[in-house]
Amino acid sequence: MVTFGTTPLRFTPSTMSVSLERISDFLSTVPLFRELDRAAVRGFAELTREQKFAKNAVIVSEGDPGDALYVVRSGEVKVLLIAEDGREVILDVLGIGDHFGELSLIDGRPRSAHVVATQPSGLLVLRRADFRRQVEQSPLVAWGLMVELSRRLRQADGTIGSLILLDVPGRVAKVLLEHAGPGEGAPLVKQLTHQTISQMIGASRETVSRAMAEFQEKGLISVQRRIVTIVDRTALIARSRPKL
Amino acid sequence: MVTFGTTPLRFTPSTMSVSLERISDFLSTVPLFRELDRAAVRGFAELTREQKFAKNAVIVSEGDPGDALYVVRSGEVKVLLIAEDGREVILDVLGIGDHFGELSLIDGRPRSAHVVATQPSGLLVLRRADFRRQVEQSPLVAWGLMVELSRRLRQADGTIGSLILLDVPGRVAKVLLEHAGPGEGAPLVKQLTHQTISQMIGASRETVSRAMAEFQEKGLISVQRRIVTIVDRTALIARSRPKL
DNA sequence: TGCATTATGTGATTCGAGTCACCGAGAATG
DNA sequence: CATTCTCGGTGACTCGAATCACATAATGCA
Repeated sequence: MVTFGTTPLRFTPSTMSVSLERISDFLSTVPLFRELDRAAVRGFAELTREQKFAKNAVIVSEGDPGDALYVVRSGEVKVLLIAEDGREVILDVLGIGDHFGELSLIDGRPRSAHVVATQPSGLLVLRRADFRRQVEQSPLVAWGLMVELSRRLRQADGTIGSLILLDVPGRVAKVLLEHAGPGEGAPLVKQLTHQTISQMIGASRETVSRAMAEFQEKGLISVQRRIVTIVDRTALIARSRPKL
Repeated sequence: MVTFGTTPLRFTPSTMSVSLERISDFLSTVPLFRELDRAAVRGFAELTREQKFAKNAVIVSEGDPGDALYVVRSGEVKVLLIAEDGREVILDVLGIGDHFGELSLIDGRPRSAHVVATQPSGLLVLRRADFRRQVEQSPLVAWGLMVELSRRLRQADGTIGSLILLDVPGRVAKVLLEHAGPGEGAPLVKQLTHQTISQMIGASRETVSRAMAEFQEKGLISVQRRIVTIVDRTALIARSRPKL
């Protein structure tokens, strides 16, 4: 088994075919395709293959010539950079309905990051040529893609800002808020380990642990069986701002 | 005079009209429009107004409802976040041919950052509705826009990576390399003050100063009359990598 | 169910880099 | 061309956070 840094990686893709109707139904829930009519969605659905990946399987590697777009149908994947010394920076954690790989598709350059399954996952794969043809025929998809890229760019700029302006507890507060469920007192959407959080915000696992202990102690969050719930959203928001 | 943080800001826009031919010629050198034929470029040119801004003039403010795209025709502007405590994070420095403001144009959300002129500048302004109509008519522009957004996203992810993985001297080395002129021994493209560099990489002015002193001492760069030249590119690249 | 992982909690120590406080050198401007 | 500004250089001190070193608690398989 190959290992990159601390994560053991397995290479085990496998292809299977799934009902076209199910795929169409699923795709029409994805923001990127939501504006399209049934026929157009079906057009895309016909071009996909579903590929299954085991936990820790490498889906794409930085530097690869990328020529496919992936939509997460089940499971969870992380997008990450791996430094030469093995340290990992997690740029994003993607769940059902999220997609990745469009950058290489658009500009033809190599993949800019690794993507690894954090759970057994099923991904819909769309090849470059097929995708491009569809996009050229339907401006709606092009627009949707631009909206998605804009969202990510805003998010990335926000991340750069918080890396520079916030201390570690502030950055922890920010990730917690970003992954908060909708209502008051709802638990976080995803289960994030301290390790994962630390790799998302550029901190050590220990410091994240201490920050969360502090938040718990002060009643900002509560943790039960490793499930985090935001108790005092206002205070947490205050903690996620630069100190004056 | 209003001041945000340490930068004194003046609000002094003024509009003038310029020859359509000149504008067309200029626009056709901008990557975003490069693929278009003369007629299409002219279509865009007709929709622009040139606006002049004095040094330190605020062009757009974070939170504004943005409905225009700007192309830098002359001068230089910086894209920045301003924290409540006045600290500034410089996300990008844009020169002639660069453009900004497309995010709000695409997703209709408020401006995500401030843009301030660092030099007296002339900007071509394209209003949202006009731009959108043109984009819908020419898929080439849509594609070009996606290519540009991809480039920025890759750049932003790279920045996040270096903020997390590199120490301050490493990040300084990286900016220097990114602004290096093409040939060996050519000076940097832009004149960056230590202050500016420090705000781009999230460091203090003093630490940047010390890092550059070290680089000079070790013969990696040379500085004459505040103009930086890269002497030993290889060593500088080595310094811009995570240490093992 | 019991053992092997994997995740978390905490102290002690070290260190990179921020902050503060100046200094001198150039540049810009009236 | 003299005087402000702005920019860059450096020492001393402080502090947040990384690191190291274990201890303990959950989890998940076999």
